[in-house]
Amino acid sequence: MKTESPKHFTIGKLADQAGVGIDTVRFYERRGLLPKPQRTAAGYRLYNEASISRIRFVRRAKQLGFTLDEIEILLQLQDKGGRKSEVKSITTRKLAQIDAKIADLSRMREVLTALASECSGQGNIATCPIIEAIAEDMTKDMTDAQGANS
Amino acid sequence: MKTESPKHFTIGKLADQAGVGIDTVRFYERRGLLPKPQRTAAGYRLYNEASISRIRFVRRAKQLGFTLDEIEILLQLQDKGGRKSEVKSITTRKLAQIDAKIADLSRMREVLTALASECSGQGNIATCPIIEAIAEDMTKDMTDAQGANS
DNA sequence: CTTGACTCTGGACTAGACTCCATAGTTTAG
DNA sequence: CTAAACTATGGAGTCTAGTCCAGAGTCAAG
Repeated sequence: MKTESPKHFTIGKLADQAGVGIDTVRFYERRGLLPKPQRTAAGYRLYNEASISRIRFVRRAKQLGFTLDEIEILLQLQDKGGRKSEVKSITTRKLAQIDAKIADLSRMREVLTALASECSGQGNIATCPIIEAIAEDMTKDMTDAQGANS
Repeated sequence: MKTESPKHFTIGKLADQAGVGIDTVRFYERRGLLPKPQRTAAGYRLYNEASISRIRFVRRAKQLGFTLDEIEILLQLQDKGGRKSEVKSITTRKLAQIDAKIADLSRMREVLTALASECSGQGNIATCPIIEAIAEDMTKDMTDAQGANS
């Protein structure tokens, strides 16, 4: 407690402290991620330290790949004391999604790496192995990677 | 050439052959990925084999992670004979993007894996290490993974 | 001739996570 | 006191890649 912070502050400070935009704060409130804050007589929203933590929670969960819907659930579990198992199952589900995405991307990576190394990068496009490969059917073992784009 | 295919056909057949929806074909046309086709007297679009190849090209390029914007460029290069180097540079750029995404996801994966293994999945949420970790600052070496969500 | 299948158009809608806008009221520094 | 900086609201716009719709015209089979 070196810096004496005021008990409450308006939306601009909160946004700064939490590292998001003002509109994002209001958006999170509408979304139900943030509780409706107190207001001044003039209608200005008033926040406290807990609000900062909450937004930071959202930020970090986002960095871990959770969607706002999932984060909302996580926050609700935290708020009204859910079971640990619920948190864990959300986490393992997310982990599986991430693994699937990595697998998709790795397949793309393999193909693109091969193509890039085949292509000299010089001369007319007519004989470009990359274009040819996409034009022909080279999707032998990537038969269905549409998950990568959904 | 076992099956004798007619020289041209309407949009439904094209969509079937190319493995996309009718609306997608029209959407690609609006987007400029497909040239404006001939029309019958009644205004029905008429396509040929080349149209099928073109849509399949789009599909495969998408599987490799290219956006429609990028695919449009690729097709233009092919149409008006660009240089191979342009194709190659698009490809290596895409490769770099994919690598970056994989790196992001791998970082998330690491953290989530650690958290999931720390969490017993039993008992009250108050002591859940996952929630705690997100609430606290555990983003030491994931300092800025916002690229993962953009 | 009628029915069903097909196609046409323009425009609206989806998801996800914001971001921006106009207009208006409030607070603060000088 | 005034001007700058801040905040309020509701609603619209952004991006990507489609998807769906209503209302109308067309085509082939029976």
